[in-house]
Amino acid sequence: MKLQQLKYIIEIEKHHFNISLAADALFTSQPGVSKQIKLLEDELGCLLFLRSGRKLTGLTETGFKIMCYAKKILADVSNIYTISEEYTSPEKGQLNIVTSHTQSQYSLPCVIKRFNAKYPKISINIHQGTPLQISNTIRKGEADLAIATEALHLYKDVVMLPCYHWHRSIIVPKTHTLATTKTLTLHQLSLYPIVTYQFAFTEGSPLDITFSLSGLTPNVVFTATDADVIKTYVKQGAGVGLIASMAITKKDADSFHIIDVSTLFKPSTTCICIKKGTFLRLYMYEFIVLFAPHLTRDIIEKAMHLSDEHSLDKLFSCFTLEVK
Amino acid sequence: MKLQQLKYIIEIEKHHFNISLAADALFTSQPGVSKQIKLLEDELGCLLFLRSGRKLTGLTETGFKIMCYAKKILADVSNIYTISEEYTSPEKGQLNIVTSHTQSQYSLPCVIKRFNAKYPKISINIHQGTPLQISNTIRKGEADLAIATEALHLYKDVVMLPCYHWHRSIIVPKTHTLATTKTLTLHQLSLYPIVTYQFAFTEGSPLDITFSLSGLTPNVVFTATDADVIKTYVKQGAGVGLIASMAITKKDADSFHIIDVSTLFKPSTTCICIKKGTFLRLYMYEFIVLFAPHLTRDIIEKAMHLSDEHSLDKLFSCFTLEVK
DNA sequence: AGTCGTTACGATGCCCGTAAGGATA
DNA sequence: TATCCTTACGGGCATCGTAACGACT
Repeated sequence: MKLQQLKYIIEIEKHHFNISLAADALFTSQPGVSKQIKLLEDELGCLLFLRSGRKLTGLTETGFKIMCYAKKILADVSNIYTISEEYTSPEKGQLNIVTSHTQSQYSLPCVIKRFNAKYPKISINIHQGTPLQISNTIRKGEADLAIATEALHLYKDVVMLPCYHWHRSIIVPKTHTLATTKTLTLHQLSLYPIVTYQFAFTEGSPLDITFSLSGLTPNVVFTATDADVIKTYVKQGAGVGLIASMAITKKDADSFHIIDVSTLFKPSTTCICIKKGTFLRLYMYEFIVLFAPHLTRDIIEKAMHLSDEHSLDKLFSCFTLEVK
Repeated sequence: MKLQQLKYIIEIEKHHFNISLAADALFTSQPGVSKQIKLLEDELGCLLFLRSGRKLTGLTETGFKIMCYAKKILADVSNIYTISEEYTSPEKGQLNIVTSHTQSQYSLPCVIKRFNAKYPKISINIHQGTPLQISNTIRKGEADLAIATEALHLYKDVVMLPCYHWHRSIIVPKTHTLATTKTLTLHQLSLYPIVTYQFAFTEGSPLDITFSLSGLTPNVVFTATDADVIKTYVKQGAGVGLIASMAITKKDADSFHIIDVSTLFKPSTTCICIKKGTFLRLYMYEFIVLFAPHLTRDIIEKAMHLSDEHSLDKLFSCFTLEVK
């Protein structure tokens, strides 16, 4: 067995079992890839791929299990390279973050500024994505850390480190009928068309639960991944905007009437998510502690070794998180 | 990086940084090994081994971290081979068990008989060892499972699956002054020389704690790993024997006076220990369930994914273990 | 006919083992 | 002087890429 063969089978799976595409992605010839997977199958004495005729169509049961370990192995190989980079050039490196628009626009900039001052040679890449994209990216090891609010609890191979709580606000144009209101009930809110984030009202989400517990149905007319887009539509009179309070700038106070609804909805918690078993470089720990001061290296390392939510909750029970 | 290079560095560490010995163990030439580790160090751009002159003397800090991942990688490689064997020849294979003398002599034989009837083609290897040897063997992945009573709680990379509780008995020659006694106090026991298992009274052990809580000091004159040896010495009048009740055969009732001391000492728990992340073959699950009927595949898989003792305790809280 | 995978073949390059050299105790 | 690691060199083998072939859509 060779590491290269494991790389090959992973790439083949990634390209939906098209060997030619996989070979291209691996910058090698297609017959070479074919031959190597054949050699691997011969050595192991079993087929890894299902075939119809000559084409590969999927993984066998054995192939699936082996693929899981192959991914683990390559992740660890990549960890070894990371360790050596940490040693050879501690100041250089990359920091790949995948997160939502709100984070990258409103909460990350000042952290990145401070981080950049300390580590000017680290190149920072920020990828934006939907919750689903975020979770996939982090699970594939394509980003070092994710900053997300929900939806990653499900996976055992990802740790969630709670960073801070945040509340929501309603924004309406200054000319809106609600423009004089200071407080709002859930019932009142349900009477207006709502413009908010994508996925904010997916089944089982905190907002969805709050509404259904009171027997009300929100009237969501438009969703975006982007608070700025929501603001634009609200300005045009598309509906009342329901966004994170931290996405409201000083300038927005001129354009909108803002109603704090932190009493209506439970606060959400923003978390840093890391794939378990990943070797983190010193500067990554530094970045995290800049983002959330209570997440010291010690705490992070402890959290990464825990398995269930219960132990995590216990670990973080002694912290009072900042509210934004 | 190649898998072979990782094998080489692991073997070098295993042989106390003697490249020549490592090369012998790997059935290859010494210069070949030298060259490969040099290539690896060049590729990673950092030294893995400390050197004094030309000799290797130890691991660098980086080397140590990399070694950890190298071991993980090779363990997963070996898991892949195991998976393919499971597919190609489900009934063939090996079952390597490392355990204490008491288990292998008194509790395993009947399980192995039943197992062998079901899987005649699996060759079973039983290694005996001291608690320390047992834990090392399982952590190095040199055995599939360990059956042990204590001392493996410490390691995060090993799961402990509780199997049954067991009690202790005192044995004395029929001519002994205690030969007419049916019950015994801790104080009485402390007045006699004791012959028992090695490590039974190491600091922090259940027996040690029981004695020190009552302010008494046991007088241990002789220890063995082996209940049979203990019996021999007790027969010769060396002292009173303190052994597991399950190590007492019908025949022993003729030679010894037996006093049950289950009221004096808390019962101990025998556990099956498995290295986390190991792929277990079907027959291994079968063996375990024969040994402890409550340890079904489902339960074992759950336990192997848990990290802390607390969650494990919770998982097993619904079972009432057999007492032997 | 076009896409995709297999087989065949020649060249490159890597790895291994032997042999010789140097350092250290 | 014995042990142990490094360097040097030649042979063998695995891998790679090109090219031609076969199967399926």
